[in-house]
Amino acid sequence: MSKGKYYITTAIAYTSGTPHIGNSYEIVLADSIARFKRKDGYDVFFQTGTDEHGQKIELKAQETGVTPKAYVDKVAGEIQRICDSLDTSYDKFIRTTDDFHEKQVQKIFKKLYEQGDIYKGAYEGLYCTPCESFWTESQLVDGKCPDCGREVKPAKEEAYFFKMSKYADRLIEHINAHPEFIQPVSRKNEMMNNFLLPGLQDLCVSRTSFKWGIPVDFDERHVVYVWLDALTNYITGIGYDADGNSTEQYKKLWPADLHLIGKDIIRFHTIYWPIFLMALGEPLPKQVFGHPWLLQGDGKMSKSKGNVIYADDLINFFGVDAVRYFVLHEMPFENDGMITWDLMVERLNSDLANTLGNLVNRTISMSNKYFGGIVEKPGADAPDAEETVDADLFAILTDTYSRVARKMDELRVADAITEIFALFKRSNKYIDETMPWALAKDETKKNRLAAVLYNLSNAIMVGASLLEPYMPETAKRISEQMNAPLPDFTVLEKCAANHDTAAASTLYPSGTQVTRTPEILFARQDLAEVMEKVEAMFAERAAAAGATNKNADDEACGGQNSSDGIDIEPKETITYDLFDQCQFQVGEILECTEVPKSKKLLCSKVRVGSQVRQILSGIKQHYSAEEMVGKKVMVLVNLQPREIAGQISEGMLLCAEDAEGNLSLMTPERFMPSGAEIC
RNA sequence: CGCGGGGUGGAGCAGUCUGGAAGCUCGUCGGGCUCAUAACCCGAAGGUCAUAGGUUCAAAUCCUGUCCCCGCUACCA
Repeated sequence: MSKGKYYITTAIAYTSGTPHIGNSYEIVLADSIARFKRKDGYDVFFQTGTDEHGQKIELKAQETGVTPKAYVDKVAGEIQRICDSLDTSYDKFIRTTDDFHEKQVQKIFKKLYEQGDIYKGAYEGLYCTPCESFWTESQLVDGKCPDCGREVKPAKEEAYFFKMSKYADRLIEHINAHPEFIQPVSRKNEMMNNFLLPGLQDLCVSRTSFKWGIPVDFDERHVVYVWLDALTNYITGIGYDADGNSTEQYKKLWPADLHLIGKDIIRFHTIYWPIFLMALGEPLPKQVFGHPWLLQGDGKMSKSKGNVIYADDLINFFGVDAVRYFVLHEMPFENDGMITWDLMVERLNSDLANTLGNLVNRTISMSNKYFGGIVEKPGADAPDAEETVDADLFAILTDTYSRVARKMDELRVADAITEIFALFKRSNKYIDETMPWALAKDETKKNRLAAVLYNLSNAIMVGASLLEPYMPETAKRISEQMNAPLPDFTVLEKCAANHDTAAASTLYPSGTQVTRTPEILFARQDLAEVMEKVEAMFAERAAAAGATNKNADDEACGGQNSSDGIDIEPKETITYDLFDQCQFQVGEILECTEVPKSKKLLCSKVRVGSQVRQILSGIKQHYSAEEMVGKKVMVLVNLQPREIAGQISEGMLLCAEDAEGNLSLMTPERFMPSGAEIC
């Protein structure tokens, strides 16, 4: 029996480049909600896709020497591949270059124009002629074009505008009447105070300065600009028709139950989109959730540093379910979450391997060991000595469903997962409390032992069933190893609603034979090993990026024109033997502190091979002590030790120096272990 | 005075709306156990809740000032 339809969408991804894990997070979040609702008895439709028009893409395509269409085909394919690799269960992947979408956007534009909501005006802004781009005051860098650094001047361009103010009052009313419309609620005030109450400006909805967009069919020089093109995907994707011939699917699904978007585009989804819908005479979506971001914690991401974390990398290292678990669990409801390799390994080991994997493994092993793999509920006459322990397990087992469901209703996915793991933790504790290995030594306790293992198997089944929306692959593997289908949510829901512990604690079919050869669900990983592999990967990537994209970072540091070489005073020619007397090795900075009372000196503890030595360097004005730590550097090791500023320095860190005295440490261009000889 | 969010034991977070003995996960240390993936269970150490003042019998929580960090500031997807 269906609980009704549930239409959920993600924002469509902009096809200007490959998304990193922070961008991919959203689809996983949406997928977990979609899967949960589906399993919970809703008729779910889940749409995602790509946004493929705009000047940026036109330029990117030009740079790569392909047509915009070829460019977006490639990137969209890549994005869809990533969605698939994350095991997401979307029902529709829409592209804004799809025929049906383009056609409807043209119709919508025309309809809004004809009814007077769109009018022709002029867009005024600051224009950079060489870049052919408009900029706003706030986008300028030192009053110059942020792209090329040249002067900009005020200019006008003919454009169509949408009359936002016309619907503002209605929208304010709607938002006030539906406090759940904007999630989290704290965002509501932001929208009200910043935009709605001060008065909305009209929105520019067409452009003539580039071509890669949906043409306005009654005014060929214009293309539909951005939001009217992008936002409407939510209705065109399910069969909206501006002429009133919308499909049955559309009539069933619209309005959407949830738009899941990043917090940066809340304004567009809670102001412009509802107003477009009002203008079209369509109902508004029920809820818009602006989720926080998943940020990379260890240092700034930069393509030229090659340290951007992609979904692909994480999946390669840890497997898809571990990645899903991590991003869902680590993401709080309102604040930004963080991802680092350390945290990832920690969660994998602690939650997935130790708590969950080990629980399943030890339970199955004991069933095999003590009962030849047959898990059977003992008869009613069996003595249940430790009833209180059982009752405690049964209680949590029975109502975990409702706890999870409640959190999901609030869209608190991370908390929902935590509830499930509370059940697994409780189960591990149950094993220690009941001590099956002790029961096994006493023939008279055989019934009790059977009961304990049966109860555990049951807890695992309930947990695995609840886990399925978040970690579908793992749930399936547990089901296979336990050799029984996972219970439906309808059953769990009924048990929880009636507090029927008896029913909830007998869901595992008695007499089932578990697998003889339990597979490890999640293998523990060693952080040091992972980091070594990661470093090697990044080093390789940085090298590759450096070859093609050398100046990206230098420019940011205000680096000078690199084509001017520097000449220095030549020294006398030396013999090879003399050179050979110098011993250079790769050193790793373990610690670094500032030398007190010194303007220039940093004191580093450097590991060279198995030794650690202290080296002082006059580089404080160029490197901070913290950023030194972890660097691999070039060390002259057989330099005579010397006392500097009261401290011993045993060697020298080598740097390059330019005409202005800027320094750069010499670091290996690829991964090299500490102690490697430089020759 | 543009708007908003944040600063809680070594790390990551909850708690703040609706004041009333500072909590969770990880890490560290000690103990227990041996079914299991050096795992599991128990216990302990560790925080002046950014800072200064105020309200109150009582403040992480309310009010005011200050210092840091981070978004947004309108057509950028």
